[in-house]
Amino acid sequence: MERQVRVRFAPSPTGALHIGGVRTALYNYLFARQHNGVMLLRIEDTDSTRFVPGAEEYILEALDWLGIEIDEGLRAKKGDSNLQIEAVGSHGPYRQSERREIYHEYVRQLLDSGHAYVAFDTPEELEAKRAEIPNFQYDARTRMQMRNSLTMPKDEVERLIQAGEKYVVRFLVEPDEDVHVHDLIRGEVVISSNILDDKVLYKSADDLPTYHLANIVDDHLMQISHVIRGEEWLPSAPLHVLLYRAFGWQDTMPEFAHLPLLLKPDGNGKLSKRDGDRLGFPVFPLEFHNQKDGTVSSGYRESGYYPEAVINFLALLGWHSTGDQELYSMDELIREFSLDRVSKSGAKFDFEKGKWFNHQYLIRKPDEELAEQFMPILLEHLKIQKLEDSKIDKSMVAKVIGLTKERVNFVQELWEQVCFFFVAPTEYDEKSLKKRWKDDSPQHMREMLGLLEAVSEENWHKSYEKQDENGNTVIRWHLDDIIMPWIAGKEYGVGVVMNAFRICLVGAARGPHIWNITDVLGKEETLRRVKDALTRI
RNA sequence: GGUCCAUUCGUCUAUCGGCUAGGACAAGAGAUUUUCAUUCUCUAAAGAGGGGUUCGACUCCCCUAUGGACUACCA
Repeated sequence: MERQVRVRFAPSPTGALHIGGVRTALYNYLFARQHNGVMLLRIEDTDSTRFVPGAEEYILEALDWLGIEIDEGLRAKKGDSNLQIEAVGSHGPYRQSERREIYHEYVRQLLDSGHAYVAFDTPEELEAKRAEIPNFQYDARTRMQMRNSLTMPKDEVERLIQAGEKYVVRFLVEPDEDVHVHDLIRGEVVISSNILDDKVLYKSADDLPTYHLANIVDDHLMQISHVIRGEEWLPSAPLHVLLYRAFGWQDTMPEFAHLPLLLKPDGNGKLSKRDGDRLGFPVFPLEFHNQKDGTVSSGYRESGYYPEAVINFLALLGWHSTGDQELYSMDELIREFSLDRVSKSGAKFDFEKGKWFNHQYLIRKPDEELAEQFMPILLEHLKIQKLEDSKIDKSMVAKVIGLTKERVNFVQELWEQVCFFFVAPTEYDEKSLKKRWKDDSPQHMREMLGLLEAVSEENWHKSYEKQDENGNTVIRWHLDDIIMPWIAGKEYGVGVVMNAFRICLVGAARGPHIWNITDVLGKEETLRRVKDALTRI
């Protein structure tokens, strides 16, 4: 019988959720959904010294924003604008700091079965030892020279514990054994137990277990079927296998899959927070204000990325299907994803491609939706408090966005593309003038003004479909029928006249098709801009 | 230093022994356009090196090199 797929994402609340962590969460989620399994979220806060307030909320909010849904454990409460955390499921509590008693019980079990022992060596003593002996390791070769329950009489150990002496619990690793770890991505990994040290399982410093112990106990108790985590855990996977065995849980031990790392875009090494600052891209999903050290980190959401784009981008960083498809919805990813198609080597983080993904999602959005998103930015630029106070019409905003969205990667970039629709030019781009404003241009504009004056309000906006010489259907504007014959008759150059006209309306040689501009501006505004330009240039 | 993992265009990757090595991002060129863009077309760009196995190797094996991770009372 196949056992139910239960995977977990288990971040530490030590700061903002790193983008690599987001990808780990995503792969877990895709795997869970594909197998109709359960996606569980557990908080691994066994390091009390590194806890950062707000990190837990941040993680849940980020996953919520990205559409990575949590079935069990801690998650963001739905339908609440202020983030509320709720715990669902019967395997709780889902914060390791709230599971102390559980760990005590299992540490006891290991101690009683002889798989672990008590050690009194202080951090200072260990540090001295490491300084003294190169490559010192607390293991089978050295443990008998240390201060622990293996080397001290039982009553002495008892006495020290009673006296309140600080101690840790260490895992007893038997030497000379090849430990096999089966990895779904890498296959069989074999490590000699000789290179493993007697890891601390329970810390004296904050009366909490270390990651290794808590992780195994929780994964077992929460019936995790697959552990999908970053490659940085691969070296300690043999230890985890040994731990499952020591508990007698080898039959229900989860499958392992160690994901390749996300690397720096340039140079070498793991992607870090600093790389983002240095190269100008976010490494976190959401902006984060770290209350502990006062730093602010930029986020994908605040930078204008769509969650779908971030998901799509991240999914393809380390995984790819057989075909050439680049754009995937979450549902498609759930259908197509498989762990055996995850690459084995680390992926350099190419944020240029991330922008491209955002562009792809942006141009597919309806103009009305983009207008809605752009409105606050527009009002801010126009220094308007409330939309009702202005003459701005939402359908007009949607229209100009439709004309320009192909040119941008982010909604906030739209302003630069559409600003002249809202604000008449007061100065004129020098380069454009030099190239496009000729001695005859004022004369041309004056004549054109006359022609345009005569066009009725109705005809101003009129256009119709027409076949061009290649048989393609093209849009022809009524204004073409007025202006083109005039240019031809006077033997002016079309480019000369139209570019001068464009400069009057836009202030530079850029923007969408000219009749789209006049259509949006309307007759009155168009004529005013031409007249203004004639007095200024 | 030790252990483990990895290695196809600049980057992300396809190829599950038959390759004229495909796609995408980025780059470059051209075409279209009354502007700027868009769009379209094209170009350049790769199997780390050396040994095997095989009729045949990017694909399998070994060695070397390079890169990465880990090596805490951090996760």
